[in-house]
Amino acid sequence: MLAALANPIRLRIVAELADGRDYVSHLARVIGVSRPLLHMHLQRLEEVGLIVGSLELSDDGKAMKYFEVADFDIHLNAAAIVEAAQTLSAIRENHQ
Amino acid sequence: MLAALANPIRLRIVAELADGRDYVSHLARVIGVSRPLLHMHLQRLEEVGLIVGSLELSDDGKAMKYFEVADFDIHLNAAAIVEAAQTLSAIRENHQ
DNA sequence: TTCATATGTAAGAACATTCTTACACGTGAA
DNA sequence: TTCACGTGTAAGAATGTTCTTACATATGAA
Repeated sequence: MLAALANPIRLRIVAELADGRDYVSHLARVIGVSRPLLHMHLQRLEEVGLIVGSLELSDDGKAMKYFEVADFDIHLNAAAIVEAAQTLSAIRENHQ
Repeated sequence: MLAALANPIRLRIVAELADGRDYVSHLARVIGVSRPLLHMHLQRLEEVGLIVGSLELSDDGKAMKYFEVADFDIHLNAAAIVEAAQTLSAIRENHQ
């Protein structure tokens, strides 16, 4: 999740969506990046649950994918990182 | 700062130092990474102020660099990211 | 002097991420 | 049919990050 936030474009996306939901093509124009690139970034943000997308049909029948920010409030301090580090070891072990 | 934390080894380093200060070579043995690699990771963590290092002389005259975690408690939520995104634009402008 | 300890850094390989370009598909309106 | 809009994905270039290897320096003890 920290990796997902460690990118200026993805921060910008979350900031933009915090101001209200939006669909992919429009968001790409607002932020000023290509649609395929935005698609990739949205995917990374959705994977970790920071945003949520839903495919909807507009009035004129077009498929539109709307994204909105999920509710989150993470407290980042030394104790939280000790926990996170333990989780990482556990993940490593599970993958063996 | 998010980028600095978005790495398993660096999380491990902060977790290890949260348990008490340590010097580079010993920390490298404890974590199980090469010293030059650890040096790089420590540098990235220190750059963003998550850890602090101080060069000291041991009793037997050897130069030892001790690191310890800095105090930090960041609340990561949508509002915080809106702020961070604005900061990024400001940085971009300053660099022109 | 030689060994074991500590420090730092530089160069290039290996790997991961980011970004562009090009393709595919579908709808409604001109 | 053609155009303008929406969706998604795949391949390769460009860029960044991570990691190893090799070097240089310094101290105390054998």
